[in-house]
Amino acid sequence: MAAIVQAAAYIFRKRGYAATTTNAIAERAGVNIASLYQYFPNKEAILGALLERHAEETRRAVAAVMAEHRGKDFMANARAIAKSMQAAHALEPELHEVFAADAARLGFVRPRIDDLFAEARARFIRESKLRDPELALWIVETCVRATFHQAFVERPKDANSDLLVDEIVRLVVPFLRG
Amino acid sequence: MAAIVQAAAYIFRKRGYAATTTNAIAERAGVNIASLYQYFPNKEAILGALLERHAEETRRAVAAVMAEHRGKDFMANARAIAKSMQAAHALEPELHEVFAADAARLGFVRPRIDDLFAEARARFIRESKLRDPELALWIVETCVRATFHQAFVERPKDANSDLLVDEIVRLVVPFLRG
Amino acid sequence: MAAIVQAAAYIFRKRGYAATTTNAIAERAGVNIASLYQYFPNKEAILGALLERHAEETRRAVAAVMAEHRGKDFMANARAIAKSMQAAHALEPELHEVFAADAARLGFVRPRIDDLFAEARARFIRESKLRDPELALWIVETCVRATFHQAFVERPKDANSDLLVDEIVRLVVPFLRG
Amino acid sequence: MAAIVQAAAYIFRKRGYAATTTNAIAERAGVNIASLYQYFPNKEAILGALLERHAEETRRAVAAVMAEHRGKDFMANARAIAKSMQAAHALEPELHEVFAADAARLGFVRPRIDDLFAEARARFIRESKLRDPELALWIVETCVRATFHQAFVERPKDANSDLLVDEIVRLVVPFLRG
DNA sequence: AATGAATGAGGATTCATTCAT
DNA sequence: TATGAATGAATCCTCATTCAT
Repeated sequence: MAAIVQAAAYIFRKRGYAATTTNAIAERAGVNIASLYQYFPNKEAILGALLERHAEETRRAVAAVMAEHRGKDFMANARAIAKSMQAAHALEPELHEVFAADAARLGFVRPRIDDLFAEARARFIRESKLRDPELALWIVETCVRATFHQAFVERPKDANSDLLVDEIVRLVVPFLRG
Repeated sequence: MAAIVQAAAYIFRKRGYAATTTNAIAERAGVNIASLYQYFPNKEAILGALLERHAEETRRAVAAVMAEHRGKDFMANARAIAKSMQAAHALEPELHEVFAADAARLGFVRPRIDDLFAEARARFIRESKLRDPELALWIVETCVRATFHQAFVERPKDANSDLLVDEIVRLVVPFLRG
Repeated sequence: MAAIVQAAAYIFRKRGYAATTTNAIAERAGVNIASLYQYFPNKEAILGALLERHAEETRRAVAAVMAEHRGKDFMANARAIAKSMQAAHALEPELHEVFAADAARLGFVRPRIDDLFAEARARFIRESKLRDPELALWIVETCVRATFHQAFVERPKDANSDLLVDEIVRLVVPFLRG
Repeated sequence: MAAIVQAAAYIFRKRGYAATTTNAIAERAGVNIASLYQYFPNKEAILGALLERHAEETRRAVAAVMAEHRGKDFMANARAIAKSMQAAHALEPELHEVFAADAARLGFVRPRIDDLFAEARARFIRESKLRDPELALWIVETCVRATFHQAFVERPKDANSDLLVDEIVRLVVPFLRG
């Protein structure tokens, strides 16, 4: 039931996974607790479903942005990728905290969004003249993710701006070029 | 009691704040549960003390590195700062996850390590020619923190390396120069 | 619905009355839980029907054996009765455990199979020279029932044998003769 | 805590194992439910402890009777054994029903009281001229146990009488002699 | 100061049973 | 008549916290 997952998202976000009671989820979803257990075998499964839903939304958002903004030259693509990351993190950013800590502990693996860019990564690693291209790429990915994530949490005003995208590109492109 | 805080650090790290029982902390610390409650009014206070301890350690580590590496020119200082961040995150990196999610929810504020650099920040904002120097600085701080933090979690081999410091400097300095 | 009673017999036997869920019965019977409740007002009633079915089967089995084996002299009849008891306990012996404990607690009375022999009992009590003929008879009935019941549970090999019947007769007849 | 086991004995007897709630046990024992769980890891363990206690009591009762009544000749010993079985079943006879059904399902094994008589059994099987001495012995044991057990449940008046002991001996001894 | 034993409040989960269709 | 989806009341068990000594 989507209502249950929706309710769970809200309460996980507010109280954290462990402090969230299944009764609270059911109540907010407007269903009986026993009904909740008809759809989900346990609390963990609700988190799983939420994770899945979020991953799907994220994939969709990223794909949409890429489709619209993908360009011919390198710089155009860099901006497109940055924009897509921005879009990805715009979705329920507080949920990431739940995901990061508790989901990891429960053994859920973060679905790799950037698999979309697997080919580009491989080519970069092959062709780059940097000392350790793989490390450089990891740094870039980490920084982009963290920047957008934190921006949505700490600076909602800037988070959706084009300026932020520009700055990220300005940070990252020269670094990758070497 | 330092033993209690030490035990708490271990279990918080492994199980997360909410899933950690005060009895488990007491047992690992080798003290009676009632004794624990003589030193700490409740579970939250233990997290508070741990936070405090960690902040203190971090401050010390940063100060030590800065004292040793502070240089004359800008680049020397940039490296020193990066190295100090590396040192800061070397300390119990998994604890950051606890801190980030649960401590925030409980209203603990992240102690500003970078207050050490307040003056440098102010000067930069005053003198920089960038479009939005404050945003640029925020991006840099976010990226540096995230990079070292994630490195200690995901790439322990690289995390302590000079190469990582070099790369971070190479990422950030041109960006701030504009 | 016979299917429901059949399913109940299976699960009661395996899990015990209290640990059996009505949903499990319905599922095994291949009917919807709501349908089950159209035929039986509650779980207890299912046990009642099962009890009834079992009693009926037992009566039939006993009557059949008696019809076939009833003899002229006392010893022949004694063997016939023993054989009929053997036949009675051959039917789903594990169910007796359910019946013994839970059915009794729920107020179901064990249907008196031996009512078939009421007349014989009465005559014995009247004519016997024993000190307490009624007690002797009770002992005999208890022993015969227990022996066959336990035999089917603990010694399936012997349970259906003629040797067991012979031995029971050898145990009981001299005792009743005094 | 003996009080908990005592309370459990009472309620198991009255309601059966599955229908007994740990809260009810705790309440009757006059302790908090959490205290109960400090002494027993779960409901099953309470049954285990009760089983253990009962076995111990039974062993003591049997040993006492045997010590007092053991005689020189065969008949004297037969009576002593019968009396000891009577004593054994005098202890909380209703508990046997709980033990028989639920304890078995939970995997508890009935402690063999008659191990006390292992030597006598072995000798009998060796020396007896019967067709199947082991079966005969099993029948006798089954009958004696069942008779005393049922007597305490159905005929409390007779259960403790010497007459019952006499009758059992009269039933069993000729049978074993052949 | 230290401890073993409490305890109240809750939390995940299950189940017999009912309702709307 | 049959069914899928509800639901209220329990049930086992846990935990932060306190008391008596």
